Amino acid sequence: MDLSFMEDDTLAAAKALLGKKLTTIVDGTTTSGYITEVEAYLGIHDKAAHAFGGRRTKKNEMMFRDYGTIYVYTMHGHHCMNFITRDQESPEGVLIRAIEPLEGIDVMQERRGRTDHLTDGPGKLTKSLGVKRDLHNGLKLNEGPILIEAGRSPEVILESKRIGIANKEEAVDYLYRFTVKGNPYVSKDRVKPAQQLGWL
DNA sequence: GCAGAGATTCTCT
DNA sequence: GAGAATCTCTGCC
Repeated sequence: MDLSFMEDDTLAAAKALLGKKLTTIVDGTTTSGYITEVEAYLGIHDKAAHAFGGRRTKKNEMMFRDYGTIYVYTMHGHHCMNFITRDQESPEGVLIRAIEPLEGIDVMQERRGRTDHLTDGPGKLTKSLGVKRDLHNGLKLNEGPILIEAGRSPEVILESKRIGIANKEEAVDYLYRFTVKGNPYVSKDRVKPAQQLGWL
């Protein structure tokens, strides 16, 4: 599919990614799901982003690539997958935090070693989909084993604070986390959502 | 060369 | 709700 929707505005791209069908082909096996939860990271001006202030390291090097690049990093022994947006001057991207499983659920269960909670968290979905840093970091979407295509459309998109960045000062309040309202395949909040009551 | 942190997950209380 | 597991990279000695 055309990825140009990721070229200009990272927040818009994050919302547009909700509902997209995400497919990986690893070890000859296809696994896929619909994206239900994402977070946007706005690079240089976002204290919670790896590239805040233009910080460029071996780890976040892939954020300085063009839109459509896949950025996989490791932390606490888990992998997290991001889709890079914009251009090499703007190290921004979207963290894929959860998907609704579609194809290859039996393989996901095998990879995860359990039958529930396969893809409702960033480290969980990469494990279920077989995404690994040494295999997939720096690849481009739709040019390799990781693909996105048109999927479903969210009825309502919820905005909330991002997860796991409690010490990032003013950035903790940015509503850069987007979820499909009502979908059970989203990560469990440890922090109360900013708009929990549902008012606009 | 080593301490410490990090966009996490799981288990136990 | 707290704490451990677990891995890579940065920063500082």
